[in-house]
Amino acid sequence: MKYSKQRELIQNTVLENRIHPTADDVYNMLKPIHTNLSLGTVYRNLNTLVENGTIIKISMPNGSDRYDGDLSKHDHMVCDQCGKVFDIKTEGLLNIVQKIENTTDFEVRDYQLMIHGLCHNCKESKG
Amino acid sequence: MKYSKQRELIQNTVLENRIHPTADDVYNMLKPIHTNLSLGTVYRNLNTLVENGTIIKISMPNGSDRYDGDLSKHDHMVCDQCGKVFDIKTEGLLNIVQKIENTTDFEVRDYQLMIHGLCHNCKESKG
DNA sequence: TCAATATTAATAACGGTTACTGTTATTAAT
DNA sequence: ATTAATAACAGTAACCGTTATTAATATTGA
Ligand SMILES: [Mn+2]
Ligand SMILES: [Mn+2]
Ligand SMILES: [Zn+2]
Ligand SMILES: [Zn+2]
Repeated sequence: MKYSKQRELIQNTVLENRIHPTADDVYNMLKPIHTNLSLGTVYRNLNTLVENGTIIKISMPNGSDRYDGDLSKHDHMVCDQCGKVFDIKTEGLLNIVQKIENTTDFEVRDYQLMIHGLCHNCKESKG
Repeated sequence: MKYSKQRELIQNTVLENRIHPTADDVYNMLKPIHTNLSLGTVYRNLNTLVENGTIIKISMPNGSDRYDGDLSKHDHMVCDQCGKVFDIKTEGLLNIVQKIENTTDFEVRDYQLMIHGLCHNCKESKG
C-alpha cells in the first residue's frame, strides 16, 4: 500500500525524532513547512501507524500520549520536572511477568514499566 | 482535622470497595442515597485523599483514573475485555528498578508495572 | 451571635482526542 | 482523456475525563 504524503511525513517525523513526541509535537514540527496540515490528520495517521505496527504509542499518566519509532521491547522513565522521556532496557522484567502469568489465570498480552523521577539535568538544577 | 460528611463517604467507598473504582464509580455508588452529591465534590475529595496519602491513584492507559485503598506497594493487571483491574505482587521488580537507577543518572521516585491481557472469565468466554 | 473560614452543589471551562462533513487527491476502468 | 469509485484530506464540531469557578451552605471560633 502506498502512503499519502501526509502519512509519510508523520511517520518520518516519529521515526527520525526519537524524543517520544506527542501528536502536537509532530504537528508543530511539520506545520511551519506544510502549512495546511491539520491536527486531526496527525492524530488519524498516528493511530493508523500504530495499528499497522509501524510505531508504538506510549500512554503517559499525566498529559498527552507519546509516539515511539523504536519497536524493540523496552520501557520508559519520565522526568516529573521537565517531562522528557527516556528509554530503559529492563532485563529480567519478562521473567517477572511470566512468573505472574504462571501463578494466575490471567493471559498476558503486553506490559509496560513506567519509572517516575528526576533526570540528570533537573536533579542538578534543584540541589 | 475533621472530615466533611462527603469526604468521609468518598473515603469509605474507596476503602471498602477494593475494585479500583473510578471517580464516576464512586459517584454512582453514593448518588442513590446521597442524592445531592456532586461529581465535582467526588473528584475534589479523591484528589485531597491522594494528597493526604489516604488512598492512591492509578492512571489507566485508556480510560478514567482509578482509586485504590491498598497502600502497600503493588502493581496491576487490567483485562482488555472487561476492564477489571487486578492486584499483583511483583517480587523482584524493586531490584530491577534499583539496578536501572544505579546504572543511570536518573533519580527514581516511583514506578508502576501495568500488565494487559485477558482475565480468567474473559479468556474462557472467547475460546 | 456573629463574622471568618471551609466545603459544597451546580455548572462552565479546559485539554486531549475523536468524529463528522464537504472537498480534494488518487486509482482504475472506460 | 473522461469518468466513476475510493481514499484521504482540512477544517471544525463534538466528546470525555477532569479541573476551575461561583454562589450558596455549613462549620468553626471569638
Ligand atoms: Mn522509547
Ligand atoms: Mn490495587
Ligand atoms: Zn528533567
Ligand atoms: Zn475480563
